[in-house]
Amino acid sequence: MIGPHEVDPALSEVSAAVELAAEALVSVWTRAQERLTPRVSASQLRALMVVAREGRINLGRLAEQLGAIPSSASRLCDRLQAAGLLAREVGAADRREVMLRLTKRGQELIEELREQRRADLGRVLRHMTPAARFGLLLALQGFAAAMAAGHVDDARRPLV
Amino acid sequence: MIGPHEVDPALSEVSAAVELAAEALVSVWTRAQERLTPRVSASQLRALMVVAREGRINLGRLAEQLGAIPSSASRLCDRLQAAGLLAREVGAADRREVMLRLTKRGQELIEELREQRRADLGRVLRHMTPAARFGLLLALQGFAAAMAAGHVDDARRPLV
DNA sequence: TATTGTTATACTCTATAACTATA
DNA sequence: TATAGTTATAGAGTATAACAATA
Repeated sequence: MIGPHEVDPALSEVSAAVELAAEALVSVWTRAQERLTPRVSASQLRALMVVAREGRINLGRLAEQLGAIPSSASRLCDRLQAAGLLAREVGAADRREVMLRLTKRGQELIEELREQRRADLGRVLRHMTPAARFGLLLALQGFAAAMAAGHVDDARRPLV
Repeated sequence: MIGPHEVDPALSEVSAAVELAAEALVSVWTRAQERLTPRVSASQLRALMVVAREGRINLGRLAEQLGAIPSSASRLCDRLQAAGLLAREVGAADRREVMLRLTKRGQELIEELREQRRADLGRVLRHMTPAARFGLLLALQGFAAAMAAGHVDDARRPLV
């Protein structure tokens, strides 16, 4: 690993090149949401994804993970609930809390999103050789692992 | 290349795995905008990115590339212009057209975004070996090339 | 008194529809 | 008449501030 006081010219150059090359993947990954039924906004979908990942979560933690404030998250939940995608329940341990969970339709929407993404990716990946596809997968998994390693570092020495 | 009537079990499996592994990269790539000064919304930034890529573009084509309608794009341009990031000019050939271009501040903001992204990526990439970093770069460039190849196919046989 | 959410208000984003200017 | 944009209106997303319920 490279310390903060060492210079690595290759790193900054590779970062710049990765930034440019990643745009194609990002565009495919993010555009799947545009063809969902029912149509949900990007904000609503992000909220659903957080709840899907957490399983059960209270409103404050949802807001935190969205980088929003509780009042905004509350409004968002109003509409997701009205759309039948999210359910609010009173907290069992602390009655001040509102526990959120996906409804069946909410779960189905998330699954539809994943299938759309996989189909979109597949339409690109089929133009690559099996070896190149597998190389991409390994590289992305390596990136995810590196990010996890970085987060451990964050706890000891904040990187920002 | 694999035709539409052949079965490739590995492709769908790899697509699913790539979808999962790509999330880490996408999250790093998309979060850079949150720390820009001045703060611009995601919509505004997308519009600026389109204008930055095109150099000069009229309002109708901007709307088209944003997947929005002209009135929405016009409102967006109102605010970008008020923020000093975008300039409107009357079309030279056709006086009905409004040609858009970035101001100096607009260009600086786009550059700031790219630098943020590269810094964010660098903080993850430094936890990978130089060989792994380079492998990621090649894999992403391969994906971008495959997407370009797919778009040529699109012209002959739409994939949706 | 502190914490968890919600509601009141205001500004941004977006679409539909009606409008102006130019071709 | 058709095309390029803008403006009027309305609903969604978000933040600040004030509020209610629970701990």
